[in-house]
Amino acid sequence: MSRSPNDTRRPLTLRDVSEASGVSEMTVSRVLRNRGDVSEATREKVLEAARTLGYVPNKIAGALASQRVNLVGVIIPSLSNLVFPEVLSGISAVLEDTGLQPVVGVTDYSPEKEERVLYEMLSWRPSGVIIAGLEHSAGSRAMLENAGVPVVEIMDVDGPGVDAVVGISHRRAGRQMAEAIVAAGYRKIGFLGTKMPEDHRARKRLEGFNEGLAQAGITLTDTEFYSGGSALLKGREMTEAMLARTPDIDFLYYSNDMIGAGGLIYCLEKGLDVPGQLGLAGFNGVELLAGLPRQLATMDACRREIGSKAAEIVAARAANPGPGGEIIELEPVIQRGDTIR
Amino acid sequence: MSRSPNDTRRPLTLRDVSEASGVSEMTVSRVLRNRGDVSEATREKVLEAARTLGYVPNKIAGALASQRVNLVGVIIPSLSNLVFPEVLSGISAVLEDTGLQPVVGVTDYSPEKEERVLYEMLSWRPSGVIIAGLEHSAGSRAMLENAGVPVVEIMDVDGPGVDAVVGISHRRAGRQMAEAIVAAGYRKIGFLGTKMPEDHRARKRLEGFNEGLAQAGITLTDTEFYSGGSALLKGREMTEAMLARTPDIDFLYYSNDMIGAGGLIYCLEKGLDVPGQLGLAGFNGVELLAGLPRQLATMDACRREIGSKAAEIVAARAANPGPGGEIIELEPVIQRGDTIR
DNA sequence: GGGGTCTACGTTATCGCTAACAATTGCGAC
DNA sequence: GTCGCAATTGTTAGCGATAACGTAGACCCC
Repeated sequence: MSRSPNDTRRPLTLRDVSEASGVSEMTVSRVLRNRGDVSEATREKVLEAARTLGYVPNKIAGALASQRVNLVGVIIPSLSNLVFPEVLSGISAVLEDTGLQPVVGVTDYSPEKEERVLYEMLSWRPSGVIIAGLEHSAGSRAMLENAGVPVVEIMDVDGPGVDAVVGISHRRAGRQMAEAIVAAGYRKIGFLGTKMPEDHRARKRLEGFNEGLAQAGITLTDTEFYSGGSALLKGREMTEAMLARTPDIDFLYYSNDMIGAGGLIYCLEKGLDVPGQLGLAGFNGVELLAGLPRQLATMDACRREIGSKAAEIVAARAANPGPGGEIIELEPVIQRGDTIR
Repeated sequence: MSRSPNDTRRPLTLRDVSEASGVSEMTVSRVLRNRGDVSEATREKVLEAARTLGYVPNKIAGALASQRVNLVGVIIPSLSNLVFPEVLSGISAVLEDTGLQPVVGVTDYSPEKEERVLYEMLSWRPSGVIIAGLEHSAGSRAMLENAGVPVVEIMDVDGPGVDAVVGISHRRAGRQMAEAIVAAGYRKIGFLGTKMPEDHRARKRLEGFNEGLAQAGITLTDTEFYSGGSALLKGREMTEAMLARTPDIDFLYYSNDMIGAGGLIYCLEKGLDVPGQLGLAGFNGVELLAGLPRQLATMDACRREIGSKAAEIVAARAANPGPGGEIIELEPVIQRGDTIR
């Protein structure tokens, strides 16, 4: 493992292994990649030599020579949102046994940063790119189109994609929630969300929600936005603020479960009648929140499934290039929980 | 941006840009890397050509030629733990303006997977490795020792490291919490944690906790372990179980804030007297939980700072190689919150 | 024994870029 | 004019691996 003899700290190469085992570099390469015909005897010999030297192949050289890179770029807005690690785990699980490896880039919801991250990723010539959202800067879009590798845009299907698309319709999700709320008899409805112009999915949900309400002749009674800080705390604060400002409100729709949970905790603490007097709903179906005294109504966003489907597309096309352009729309399901009557 | 003329879908190379702009490949390379003297005129010409072609440099070739890779491998046990994304964000923030880029690998707390991930990372010849924990398989340790790049082991300082180490003493953190609890007059103390033999930091905290209790002549009254599932829910269930089994218990020490929060919510719901009859404490200081009706006592694990310090070490040594072996122990602080009397 | 067919391994020529050095140019000084 | 020097641009030779093809035996057959 270590390398006591002649340790000049020169990085090990295939040649070192080849000399140590008395065969050509090519044969070593073949052994290390399990490719081509090698006799069992030399195979052993080579592996032994590689192991005692502690040789680690140089993928940079390998990738350049073979014009193949086993990396898949995954570009997401954030890691602290909880949603994205889940998508990632779906991706990893599928790629695990394909020889491909995800490499994550984070954009912080900034189109400029997305463009930089994408450029950086593409400069490693990955086998595919999985990127969150359909909205990209002109530069990013051009890069994706010209990348010459499978591109899967995930999370959202409301709009045209560059290549393949896997996600849910956030617009429809918003509409359905609105319909459920109206059907339950709530009429004075407030919306609480993030102040993030670049979170297009949240925006589309709100648009859909408004459409849904409009069909019943209802418009939002009140809205409240936040940015930054602990989501749970913000949810509590915004809820307090809205209830103070608009006491006769009877439903609060939160743009995500985390602020919804903050609101729920606040309402329970104040002894409000949930869901009788006041209904609540969030979005995402984060498993984390099982364990609250009451289950928040929410809508599963199919996060893991989005990840795995996207990874499957990339893996399939890395194996044998096809036409591409797949569009997969998943169906989120309302989980009514205990906060809609 | 796009490439209408002669679009044979052959990947673009430096040569294409060089031909398009009428200079040598070397000059193009210089322009694209902002290196060496290039006249303003040619610089413009080259950039223009690169832009219209939509050229993206091939870092694989570049890295091979220059023997330099701007990647830093970051190996962590999990992304869903919330702690690790925070560490990551500390790392990213620092690397942001060094030209280095983090690449994340996840081990799921498995030493075998850690070894595979590490091997994979090292095969890309990164400029440095940041890896969680001090406990590694023999193979992993050997690879780290022979990697020939800066290695920073993070999170934990209780034990010998391969090279640099940045973290806190979990043993000491456990002891301090025990002392605080004893000082507050609690005597019948229970521990609730994860059943993860490979989570060495949790193990060390418990050991330290026991030491701290032992100094006051106390031993744990009851313990409860879980694995898998929603942490909040598990915290609630474990708390319920322990209170049923050992009704006279007066303090619950949780191995992380998430299950602690679950326990806290349960206790509040049951109307227990917290912190009078029953004290609670967790570990980590996750900001996420601000917003609970009462603040759980906890201990900040300096996650962001660990990340940024580690990144600084790597960046510094990537810039000019030094001896290495730095050991940085950070000081976690008890946040008493509202659940210790 | 010449010719076919395997099997196991070696040779050669890239892959796309950059380090190091070489060459050219322009320009003022002498 | 030509010498010297700085500023700019070009040439050559790898980086460490792999693809594609080449070759030496072994073995078999007629």
